[in-house]
Amino acid sequence: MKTEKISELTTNRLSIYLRCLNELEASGVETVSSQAMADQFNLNSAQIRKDLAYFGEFGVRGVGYYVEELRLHLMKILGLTETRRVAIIGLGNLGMALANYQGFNQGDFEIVALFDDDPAKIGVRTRSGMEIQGAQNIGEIIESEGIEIVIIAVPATAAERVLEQVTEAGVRAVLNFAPVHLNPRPGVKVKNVDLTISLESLSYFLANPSDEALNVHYREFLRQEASNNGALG
Amino acid sequence: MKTEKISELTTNRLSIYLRCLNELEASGVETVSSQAMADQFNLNSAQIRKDLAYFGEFGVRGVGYYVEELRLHLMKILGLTETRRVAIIGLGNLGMALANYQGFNQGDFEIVALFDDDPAKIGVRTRSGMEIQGAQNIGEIIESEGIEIVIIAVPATAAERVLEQVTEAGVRAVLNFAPVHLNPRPGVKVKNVDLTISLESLSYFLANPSDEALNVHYREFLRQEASNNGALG
DNA sequence: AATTGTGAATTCCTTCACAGCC
DNA sequence: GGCTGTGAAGGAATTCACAATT
Repeated sequence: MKTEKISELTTNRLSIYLRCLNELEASGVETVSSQAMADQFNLNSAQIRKDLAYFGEFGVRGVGYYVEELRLHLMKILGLTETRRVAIIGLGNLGMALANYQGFNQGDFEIVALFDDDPAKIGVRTRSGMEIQGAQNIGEIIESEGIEIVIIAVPATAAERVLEQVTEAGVRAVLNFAPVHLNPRPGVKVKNVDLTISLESLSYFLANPSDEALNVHYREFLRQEASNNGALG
Repeated sequence: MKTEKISELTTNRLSIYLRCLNELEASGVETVSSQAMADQFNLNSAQIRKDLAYFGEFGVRGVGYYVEELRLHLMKILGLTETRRVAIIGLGNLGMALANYQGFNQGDFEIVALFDDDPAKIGVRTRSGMEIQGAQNIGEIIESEGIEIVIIAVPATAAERVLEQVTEAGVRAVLNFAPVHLNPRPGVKVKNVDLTISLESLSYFLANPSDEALNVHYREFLRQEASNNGALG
């Protein structure tokens, strides 16, 4: 167990390990070695061991890791022991889709509020019956609903203002879909999902077939996950 | 101009530079130095210069870069001189949203076909009037429509099979929203958008406030973009 | 015998700093 | 004088390889 600063590349991989362990547990596997996991899921065994070792000594030499136990450790480390309450701001196509997205609404994240400043949208309900509220109440509802994560799905020009507003209300974690860089205050984490960059990256690949950027494994994947925070947009 | 292999971190940054240049051009700026761009958009000037230098000598010493000219160079490098034709497979909430998403339908990427294997969805039209087609025709329509990029928005369990199918039809670039790792054949590029990892990363941050993972700049952001390819899921 | 946890080696990426050019 | 392009330095992440442990 170290005290070093832990890279976001490492914590992103924890999510992947958790997903692997969920699969293994569903298959009835009780223990797994880092090598077996690496083989099955295209990972590097030393990296798995090193990543886990930042947080404790979870393995047993000669045996491997107990699947159920490690799974619970990872849930704990990732803060997934209680459901996180989420709000979506901006109910255009993307925001609406996210509001209905099953991946969110079953499990560790629960969408509990929807906001938009378009009067035509206020009062509209999603398929699941949740009502879109006006933007003027964001602050108080975030506090009263105990919202910890905000998803920004507004146009690029409005994103910075929305970040300001939710930061003011005490939100410290933001998932930003607007294709723009946001400068969060210290202590606030913004994670970006930038579809433009993803698509242009594919376009680059098509335009430059000689760059055999194929079969990239976790490295490349997680780098992008990690950089979806950072900076500009 | 080098012949080195170019990292995906570099090409992802090209997208960001392009976005900056679009803004600068819209503001009427005609030339810009790497330092000025770095200051304005939270970048590192040496990195901008180095990234650009992989592709040519676009700058003028003592002056900087001509905004319009560099913009065109980047469009060319990123393969954005012609509209890329895109299909979406899987018209659940997410797929439907992407089908209606304005960011795609104006500009460099055009959605030209929608597929789903749910009989209840076949024949349904999006807001813009595009009709969802059955999955059995994917191969021939991909070829006849000249589709170069496929967006996978099916459940995790179906994603690998869909990848196989579109690869067979000649598609070499895939944007995968299913939370699962896909193993593309050599020469095929898969870019992942994994909302689970993004959200769990925010949850980790909330659970571990001491890790001041704040104010990460391009490094972190682009790593995640880069890693959205790689491996498992 | 098998597998972890980890220092050392390696590879990859970023930043510095300056020669070269406009 | 100002700025690019780039070699060299520095820093970070990954992988190797093995001592420690069950």
